[in-house]
Amino acid sequence: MTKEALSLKLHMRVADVLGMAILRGDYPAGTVLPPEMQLCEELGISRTALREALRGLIAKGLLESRPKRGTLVRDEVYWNHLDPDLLRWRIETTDTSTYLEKMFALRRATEPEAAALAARHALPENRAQLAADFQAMVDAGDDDAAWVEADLAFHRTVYLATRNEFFWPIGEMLAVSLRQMFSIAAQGSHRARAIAEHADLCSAIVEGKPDLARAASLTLLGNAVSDIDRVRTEGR
Amino acid sequence: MTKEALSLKLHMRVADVLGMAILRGDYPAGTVLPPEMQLCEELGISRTALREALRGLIAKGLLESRPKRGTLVRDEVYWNHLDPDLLRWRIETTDTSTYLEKMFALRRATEPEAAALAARHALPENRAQLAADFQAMVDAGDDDAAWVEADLAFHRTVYLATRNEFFWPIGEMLAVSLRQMFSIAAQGSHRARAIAEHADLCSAIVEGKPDLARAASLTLLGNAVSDIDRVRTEGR
DNA sequence: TGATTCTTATTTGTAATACAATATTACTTA
DNA sequence: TAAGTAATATTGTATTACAAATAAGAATCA
Repeated sequence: MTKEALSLKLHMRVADVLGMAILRGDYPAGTVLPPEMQLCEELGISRTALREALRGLIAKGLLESRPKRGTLVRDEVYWNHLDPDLLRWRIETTDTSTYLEKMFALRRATEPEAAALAARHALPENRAQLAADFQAMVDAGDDDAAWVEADLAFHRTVYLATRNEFFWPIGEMLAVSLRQMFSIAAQGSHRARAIAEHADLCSAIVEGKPDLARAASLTLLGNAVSDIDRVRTEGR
Repeated sequence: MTKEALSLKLHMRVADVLGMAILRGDYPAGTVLPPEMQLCEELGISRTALREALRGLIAKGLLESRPKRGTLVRDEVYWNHLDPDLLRWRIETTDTSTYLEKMFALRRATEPEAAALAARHALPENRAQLAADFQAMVDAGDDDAAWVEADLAFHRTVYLATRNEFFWPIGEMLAVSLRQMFSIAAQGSHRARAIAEHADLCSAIVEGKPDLARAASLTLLGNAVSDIDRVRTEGR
């Protein structure tokens, strides 16, 4: 068991190793993992640590275990693909270009509707937060890192402002995913246009105009598509 | 620790108890749970079982733990609200009428786009499955249970057929949620219309016509809204 | 006094061992 | 052959002991 990472606790490092192995395809769906005792030896850890790691993977839908039968990998259909850990394991094992496209398809489906819902149901504090996030984008100036963080915060706030908790995991997942994307390709292009678009979306939500918000979100995403393509061609 | 349920394994029953307690609001965000030893006594279980239950809840984003500091409840924003277990705990603790509306808002956002994606990317086996699911709806006749199951399978297949795994957890969650809904209010009304609408959606996807599929999904959902309202007024 | 460092105590984290429960497999028997 | 039964491997639970981390308080120093 190499210490490799900053995930302090042992069982979490073990979960990382096993999770990545599964995501990588080392154990296809239906496969049974090696018996606990054997895995303990291979990894050089106690059964306690291993089992706690397995419980985490089971909770995320990756595994399923029964006495005598063993611990087997469930069909991918049951995995919680929006889980931040899953996403992380995926990023570190599989090819990124394919999943960015899929991620964006989900975003395109949900974000305009989320914007409309936010315009309708957002609390005053949500609207204030959104305005603050937007202001941070403006204030970022030429600081790329600051701009990206503000951008991520802005879109995350949109999902939160729906006050519909079923939208939240999607927003969180997109935040993680987009951060990864931005770290690949440096930003800075079309920033003026981006600010104008975000301004439209922000005011539509703050002023409680659902249809305007949906439309603003759509145009914003429409333009972001080209950025995605740029990432896919340039970066990696 | 009462045996109460059919979840065979102890640590899973414990997870149910704690999960429901958290969902119910017994431990608001930021609260620290009682120390492990104390919880063990209260529940009458070993520390092993308790900790394995906690690892599961941590994996779902509900909890966070550190030495000395204790195990505390995270902000709801980080919970995996699409997780089947979370949904189940929620159904058994909180009021259903509120979340059905939210669930439907998510469905309205994602399903038309999922239908369009399915029409584009579905594998032959996906299309065959969808046709089979539709046929099962037709064959159900007056058998309410069979019809509901076929209906659930149909919509689940739509999400799978997108071949975009980020859509899958949503489809799974909706399946669980809709099953709960149907168990509240008996069905049977407008079945002829429902079959016609599903036929349109099915053929659009099978024949690979994205725009038609999206439109068919939208009309289908538009009519389903009234069913929801019916459920909310009649049932309970 | 105020800030800093050290000590202490509490809580989670990991290990090791033993046994129980369960389901597969193989065997036995009618 | 079929049904039932026993052997066996694997996960599930309990117990104990100790390690590690950190928050809080005590002691120290400027």
